[in-house]
Amino acid sequence: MESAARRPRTRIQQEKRELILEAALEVFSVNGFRGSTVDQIAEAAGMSKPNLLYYFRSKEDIHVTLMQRLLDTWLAPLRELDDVGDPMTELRSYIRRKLEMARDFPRESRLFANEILQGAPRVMPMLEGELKVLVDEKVGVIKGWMRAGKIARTDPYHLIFSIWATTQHYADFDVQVRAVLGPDRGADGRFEDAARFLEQLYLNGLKPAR
Amino acid sequence: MESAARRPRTRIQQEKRELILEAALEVFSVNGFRGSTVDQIAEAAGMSKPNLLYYFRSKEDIHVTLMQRLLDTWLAPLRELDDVGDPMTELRSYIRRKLEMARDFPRESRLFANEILQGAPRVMPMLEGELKVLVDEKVGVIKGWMRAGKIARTDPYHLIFSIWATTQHYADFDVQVRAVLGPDRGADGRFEDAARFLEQLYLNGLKPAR
DNA sequence: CTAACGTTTGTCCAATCGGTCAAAATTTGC
DNA sequence: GCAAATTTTGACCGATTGGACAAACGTTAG
Repeated sequence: MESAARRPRTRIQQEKRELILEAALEVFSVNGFRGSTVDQIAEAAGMSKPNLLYYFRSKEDIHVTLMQRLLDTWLAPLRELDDVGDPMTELRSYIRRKLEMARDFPRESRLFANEILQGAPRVMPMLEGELKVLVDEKVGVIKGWMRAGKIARTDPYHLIFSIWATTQHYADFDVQVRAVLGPDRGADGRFEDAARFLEQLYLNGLKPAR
Repeated sequence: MESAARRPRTRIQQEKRELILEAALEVFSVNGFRGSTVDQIAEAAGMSKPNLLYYFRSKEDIHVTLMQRLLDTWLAPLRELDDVGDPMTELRSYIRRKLEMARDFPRESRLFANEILQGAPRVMPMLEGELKVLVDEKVGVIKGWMRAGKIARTDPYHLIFSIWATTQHYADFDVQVRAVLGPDRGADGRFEDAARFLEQLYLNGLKPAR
């Protein structure tokens, strides 16, 4: 049992670790790291605390594992931003994908937001490394589009930031959005309206001058 | 001493309560409510824990007081959005003011973000009440501008959400923004670039269709 | 000066925290 | 079916948590 944490051998270990990560996502995404307790996660996973700590060495171990998995899926939409496609179509697809992620994986978005809000103590290296490299690359693509006159000239970094902000807002600030809009319009309607608005804003906002 | 918390009488109580709120803002905005300890706040305020609890009945009492004050100043820019001014000028001013608040009061922004992320357990009534009323009113103003053909027709609620998201992003996700942009450009430069980008995005994006 | 009031502190408390450990229960390989 | 390996649990640990409290200390009005 010396390596239960590093490479799950049995079927049970595989399943239970997944169960724990799912429960931890639920708890961490609401309360943050310091605000969450191992007992809460264990209860959400339907097991005792010592049993949970048999599968993960520590609370931090769970969080680190969760964050590593998260970043990959989280950056996938940006990775797909393609040089060869039509710029406006590419950007619209990117915005739509990011908005769908905010709708379908709000807990992941909130977990990430919590981590960043607290100064990114556990993912700073990934931000300065992997993330920066990816953004720099895509900024190059966008600059190419601007030079070719396909979209308006503007700051590509802040363009990406604004897309992140506007889309993730619907996951991170969901309760505020719901409070302001009222209960009339359901979740589907909210995201439809958001998609329509953002599409209009960015397509008009980035239309090349001339 | 029965009413130390409700209405400060002495000069010392006035000052010490301010000192504590300032320290609590520092601590809460980084660690969230559950992640912060009374000891941390007391130390940041330069006093002992029992002394702090002489001025505020409980940890929650501090947080509630902080949130009440926060919402007023936080909504001030939206309150200033004026019906009679030129629409584009008004919107540009609003965006600029919100961005300045993200720059000058990042701790307040993060405190608010933390609260919303955790489901707004302590400010939900204010969101559904005060905030919703204000937004509904300003949505009316914006709709008027659209009917008059002054700005493009679009969803006013999501327009406001997007302005909130894009501006507060620079406070809440500051470490991520810094990590991606690198140390080359200082804080002033970042906000200058952001202001320029957002102005372009919204002025073009909301230009009335002709 | 001094009595009354406001302020500060040291000490203490029950509850909860993350985590350990040995023993019990269960599953698995043969 | 049985022994070995894996999984689960109850009891427990020291550290930290939010908060209580009385005693000590300062301040101020008469």
